[in-house]
Amino acid sequence: MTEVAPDEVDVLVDAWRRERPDLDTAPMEVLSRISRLAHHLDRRRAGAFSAHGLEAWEFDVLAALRRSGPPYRLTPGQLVRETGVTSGTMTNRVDRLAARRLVSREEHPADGRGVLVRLTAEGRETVDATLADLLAAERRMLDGLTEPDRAQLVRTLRRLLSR
Amino acid sequence: MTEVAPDEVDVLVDAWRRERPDLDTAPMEVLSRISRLAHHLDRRRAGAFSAHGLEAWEFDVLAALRRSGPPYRLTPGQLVRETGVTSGTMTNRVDRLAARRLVSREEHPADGRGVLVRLTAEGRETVDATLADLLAAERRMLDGLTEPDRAQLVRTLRRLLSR
DNA sequence: AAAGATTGACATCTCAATCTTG
DNA sequence: CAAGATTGAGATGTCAATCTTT
Repeated sequence: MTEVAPDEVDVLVDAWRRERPDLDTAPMEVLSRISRLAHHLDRRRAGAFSAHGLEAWEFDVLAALRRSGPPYRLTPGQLVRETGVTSGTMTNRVDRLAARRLVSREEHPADGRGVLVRLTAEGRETVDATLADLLAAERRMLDGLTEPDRAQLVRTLRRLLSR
Repeated sequence: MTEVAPDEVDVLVDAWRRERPDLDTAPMEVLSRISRLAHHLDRRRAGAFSAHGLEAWEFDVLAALRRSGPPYRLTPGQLVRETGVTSGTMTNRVDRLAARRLVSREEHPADGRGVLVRLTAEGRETVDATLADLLAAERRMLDGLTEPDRAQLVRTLRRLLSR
């Protein structure tokens, strides 16, 4: 028999099976683990970011601008769609990032209602250095997986996400 | 060739590969999907809860009490450890749940510093009905997976979570 | 002094209302 | 009037300080 180390969700599921033996807890086995892994990831991410003086929300905005490519400019609306927060939140985030000189606001050349948010040189340097550390931290979270298992995991997660 | 539907993370990873071809984005393929699935799950959960007039944070507390078994009583400290929030947050949550008569506060019989939080009959009925709906909603999120794939996914997630 | 719970200050999010321009 | 951005109100979280009891 292969020994499998129980995790926190095994404890959770056992408790529910004891108290509610009528319910099928199979979905919990998958989705509680997804949820808890996401929280663990948030903490690891926060650790990687704090080494560069960034909060997670700051990284999210800077990263969206960085991966959009030169000239590293997006409207607040595009940033809202990239990051999944509301427009009020994004106005606030851009205010604070601009105060730190990591982004700047520019008038939209073609639309008087609009604004363009641009990554500054300092913002770009910060996000580039942070991303390298973030990926290194994430790699450490995954180093218990074999490559075939990792690839299979990606396929399964993609199927869940694309519905 | 099997066609695989691309998801939102494929778009994200492609952007990074274009802008930072020097970086190995493999960790992102797993962990960005975990993170986004967790957010999708949060929205589904909120939907299942709202049908019963509950917020997610309310369910988290009631569920911890319910699965602890009769007499459905835990200290605020135990609830903090079960739910992963801070003690200040838990004081607040218990206040609001008690105002809704879903839990009640009792003096701890053996420790004058302590308090016991008890699930009321109404709280128990609410959490029992909500849990059934939650599991049904979660089952729908997973119904694209074959049983062997689901079982393999659980094994892989458990390995990631137990380190 | 340590442990358990509470309180208050502060940060950040969402939602709805508002302002400006197309 | 629709779209884009901003503002303000309210909800909920964290953190650090405090109070009570062990």
